Amino acid sequence: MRETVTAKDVAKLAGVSQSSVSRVYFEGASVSEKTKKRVLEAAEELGYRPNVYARSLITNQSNIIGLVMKGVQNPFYAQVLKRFSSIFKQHGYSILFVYTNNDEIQKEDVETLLNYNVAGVVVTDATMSFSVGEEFKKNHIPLVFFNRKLGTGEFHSVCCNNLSASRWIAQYLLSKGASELVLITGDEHTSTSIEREKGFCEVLDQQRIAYRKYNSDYTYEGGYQTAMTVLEEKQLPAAFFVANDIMALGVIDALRKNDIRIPQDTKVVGFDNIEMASWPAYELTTWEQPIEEMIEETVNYLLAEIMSYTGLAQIIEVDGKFVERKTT
Amino acid sequence: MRETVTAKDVAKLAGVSQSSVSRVYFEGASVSEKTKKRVLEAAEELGYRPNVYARSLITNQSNIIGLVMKGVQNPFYAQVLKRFSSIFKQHGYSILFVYTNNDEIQKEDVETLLNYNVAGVVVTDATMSFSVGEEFKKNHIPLVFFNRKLGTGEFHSVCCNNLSASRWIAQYLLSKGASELVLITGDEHTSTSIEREKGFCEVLDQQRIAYRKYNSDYTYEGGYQTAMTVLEEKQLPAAFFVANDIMALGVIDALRKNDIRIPQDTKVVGFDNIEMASWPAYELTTWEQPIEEMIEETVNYLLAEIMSYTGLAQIIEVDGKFVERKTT
DNA sequence: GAGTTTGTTGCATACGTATGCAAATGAAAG
DNA sequence: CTTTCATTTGCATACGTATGCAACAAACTC
Repeated sequence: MRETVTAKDVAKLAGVSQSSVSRVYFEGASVSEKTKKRVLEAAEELGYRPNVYARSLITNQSNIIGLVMKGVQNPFYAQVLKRFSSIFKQHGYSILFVYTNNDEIQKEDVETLLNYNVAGVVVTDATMSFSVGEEFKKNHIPLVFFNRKLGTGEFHSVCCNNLSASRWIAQYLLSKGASELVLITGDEHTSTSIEREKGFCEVLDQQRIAYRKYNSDYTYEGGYQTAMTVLEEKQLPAAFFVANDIMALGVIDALRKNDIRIPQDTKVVGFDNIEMASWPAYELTTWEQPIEEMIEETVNYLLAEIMSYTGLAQIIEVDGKFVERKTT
Repeated sequence: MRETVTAKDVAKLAGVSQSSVSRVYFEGASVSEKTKKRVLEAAEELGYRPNVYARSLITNQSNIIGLVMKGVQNPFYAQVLKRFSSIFKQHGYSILFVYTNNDEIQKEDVETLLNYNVAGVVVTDATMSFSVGEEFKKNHIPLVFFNRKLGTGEFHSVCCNNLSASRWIAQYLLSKGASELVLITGDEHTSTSIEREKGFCEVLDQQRIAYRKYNSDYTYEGGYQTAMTVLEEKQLPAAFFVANDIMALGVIDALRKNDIRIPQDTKVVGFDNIEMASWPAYELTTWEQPIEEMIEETVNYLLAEIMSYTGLAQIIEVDGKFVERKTT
């Protein structure tokens, strides 16, 4: 029942060889305009579509980009997913979506990516063991860590400049006269959380300013609970620096629950500038990650590496900018 | 450089034929325990992985599920994406993520799905022309419209029972003494919006209760703007029924911006019960879509159809339940 | 017009796996 | 030990495409 039209069928109808049909659909092959036209007409008539599997089998390539993601729930990554899908589609690539519920990408998921011989991989919001990264290198599959880092420069990475951003935020809060500060970090294994903490603390330590640090998990609930814990202890800090926006929203809600006024009684700064940060209910001051720019960098690198693999890795850091709203 | 270990290599090392190797990896083929063990050992040693493309070429099947989605930004669909990915992975399927920015799934996207000969398709948050649906039928590819309907029963569909839910909500608001009502709908072409409107209006018409209807677009900004428009007109309604939660949050923020107290001055009811509906900042009364149940239904149907195709379509409606919070 | 170059075409083969068929093996029965 | 039957194995081929090679045609060059 499943009618399957092959290049041979098209060839017969067009009165050419199967090779010629193949060449019509193969970028850069040499075919005359005349046969090309005849082939396309015949193909149209029969409803021919080249078989992806036969093609990939012989070329040992695919038009699939693997996208590894954990926190789809975080609006930041939802937007990332949307943009990547959109752009890669424009370039003729399809998206193999790999959801990983562990921080570290699992063997099973890696196998999937290798099985489909993906043209490239974007890992956002997850990490992987060093050896797994090497596996991709061995197979000449370009890989980008988006908004994450792994190791120290062995793998390509596109990030916001978390260090300078968090330093800036520290300075900003100090300039606002905030003396006692609270820092709420995200998943402690992620490079983003580590760096945002580092930059922030560096400045405070240098100026001998007191601060308390609480470890959370980059989720709304985490932010909410952590803020509650903070409030259970004696004194209300002058300001909170929260390692991402979604947690910051949780923090705000927890503070409000306790009738603490923002920004009068305390201040809150987030990180990411997700859409919700600008909602009237929150009006969160935050650091904007330049998503478009980061995605463009990522796509350009991948496409170049797919064209001709070098394996050269680089850590690219894009600045982003501070967005002041009503929580400070 | 790209070392490619084939079944032949494994066969040689294990001292068996390539066929035997193939049979070890093929579900339900007959191999003795002895050779199976030897093959697996050899495979392990060489790092063998069956070639997906060769396999699909010959079997004319794939282990890919196409997931078509538009509104990734809506937390409801983010959760749907996460759950589907997770469950299908458990069943050995990978996800081809197809993002469509048009309401109607484009030809290009359909081609992608057909090219990869997906085992099944889930369409959420998008619609497709009738003829495209037929195309999938022709190719015996099972298809489910998730939270959407197309036509009148020609295609399988898993939804919340929008009609009875919105009727229930209308009754509820009336019982709360709300006399003048406002209905804010979503994308007017979507079955969900149409049905939620229908059920709601039916009840009101029957009881000759006045209401105004505003058309919006299922986004936060849409809800916000629409509410602003409503407020520009003379009188504040006693309650809003908003066709989904994310819009309802926009409505709430717009009302608050105008210093309107909820639920004292007016009430708001949403639909979906996304996580944010329970956030302290909103505490939105809403109708809970039984996501888990809907997903389970969808997956079961697809797996069954993949096993043995019948093409039988059914419209499955799951009830869900009312969740009363503080906006009513 | 013979020779040279450029561009196009078909033939034949290869990619790595699944599978029908026949051969071979092993177990069970007599 | 022979016969029967069930199970396992290898051989050979097919899936639909890309591509090296040789053949061919056309267009120039001298």
